Amino acid sequence: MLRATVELADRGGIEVLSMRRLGQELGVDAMALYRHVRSKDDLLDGLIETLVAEILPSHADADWKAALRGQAMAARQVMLRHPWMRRVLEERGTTGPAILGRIELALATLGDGGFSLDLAHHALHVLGSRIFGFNQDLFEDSGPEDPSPEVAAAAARALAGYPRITELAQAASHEGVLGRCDDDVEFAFGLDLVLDGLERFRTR
Amino acid sequence: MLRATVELADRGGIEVLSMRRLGQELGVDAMALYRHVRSKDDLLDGLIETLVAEILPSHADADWKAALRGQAMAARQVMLRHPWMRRVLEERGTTGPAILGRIELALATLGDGGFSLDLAHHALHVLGSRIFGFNQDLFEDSGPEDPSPEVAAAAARALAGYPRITELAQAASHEGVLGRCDDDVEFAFGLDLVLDGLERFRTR
DNA sequence: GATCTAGGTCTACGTTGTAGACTACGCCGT
DNA sequence: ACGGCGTAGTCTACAACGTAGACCTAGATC
Repeated sequence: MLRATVELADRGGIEVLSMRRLGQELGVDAMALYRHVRSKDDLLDGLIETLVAEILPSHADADWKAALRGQAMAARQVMLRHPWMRRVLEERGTTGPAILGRIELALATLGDGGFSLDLAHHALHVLGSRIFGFNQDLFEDSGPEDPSPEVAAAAARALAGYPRITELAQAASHEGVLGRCDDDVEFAFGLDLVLDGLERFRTR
Repeated sequence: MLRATVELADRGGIEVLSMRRLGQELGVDAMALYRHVRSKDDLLDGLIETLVAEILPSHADADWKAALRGQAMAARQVMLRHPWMRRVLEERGTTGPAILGRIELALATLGDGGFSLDLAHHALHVLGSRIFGFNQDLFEDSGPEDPSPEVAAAAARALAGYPRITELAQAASHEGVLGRCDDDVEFAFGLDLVLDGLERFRTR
């Protein structure tokens, strides 16, 4: 059932995930689902648990920086596979055991890496913000194909009066032809910025 | 009407903001609202516009770092006043003129500060992630009063098996008695981390 | 064979956004 | 003064939502 739910949400987005449709997907009445799940919120919590479990832990022998970097990248991979995950996470909060486990692990990594509890606390928040903050929404590319002329014209009209944004959009679209407007580079840039900053704090 | 909508959402959260209830608030039938608004999404877009306009621009004579810091702090103030704003922003995207204006301004600030277009692009994403990433949700304090014994017991039970989180929660609640678990310090910490990192990139 | 239970179905309630028809009031040019 | 018209509001209705509650059904257990 959780698997089918994830698959449905991946196909149609979170907004088509209703109990009725999910039941239909499983060839079953909507109310039958409530034999396995207390409520829809309960189902969403289950979703989060399974998705967080998809985040592979990084190798234990790495130092704190590599370990955290690996965790962040892995988390990002999962959120790319399931773009609706962030919204569900935000709506449902962060109190499940899977998430608490990851937080505990991150705190342990930081503690073993020589961070004070206070600094680890700050680091946790900054890294969480990095992972869950939304980046890729602005000017999402809507696929690899060239936009139709009228769409491009509408975009250009919308950006009239914003010269710097226009410039940036053009540059990005040029890169896009080459390397698909690589968001991973973007993500890693900010992540390393944060990690380097934390390291400098640590050795102070 | 926008004012009443903001006030209703501030009072009851975004989930009680329905067209019927808003109409009731204004002493008017729900459908009357559609004379002023194309749809509820349109209304939400209007909300974003007014709230973004609440973000006061920082003084123009400051250098890039102070200017961006001020903008980020001002944005945070608004999001603290209207906690439901982030969710609406995420659901509705970032294509309104108010937001585009802020982005344009930030890009101009960065450009005048000597950043390349590429670096400014990265900086924009990192700062956006900082501002919109959620931090304060984890262990939200539920007010200044001490929690009732059974709530505290439930929290302690939920955190059994997570020693580092427990330690952190206790430390945070101690600070909480003193200074209310100051989230502003948290926010500023990450913000300065990012700004300092950007500065180092710039002078490279 | 009687009973219990896990799973599924059907109906119904209250809520949501909103389309569409209808109504009442103020401003317009003639 | 008067017919027409736009503007604002009401009422009804529809499809979709989460889910409570009653009912059914087949297999396991005593």
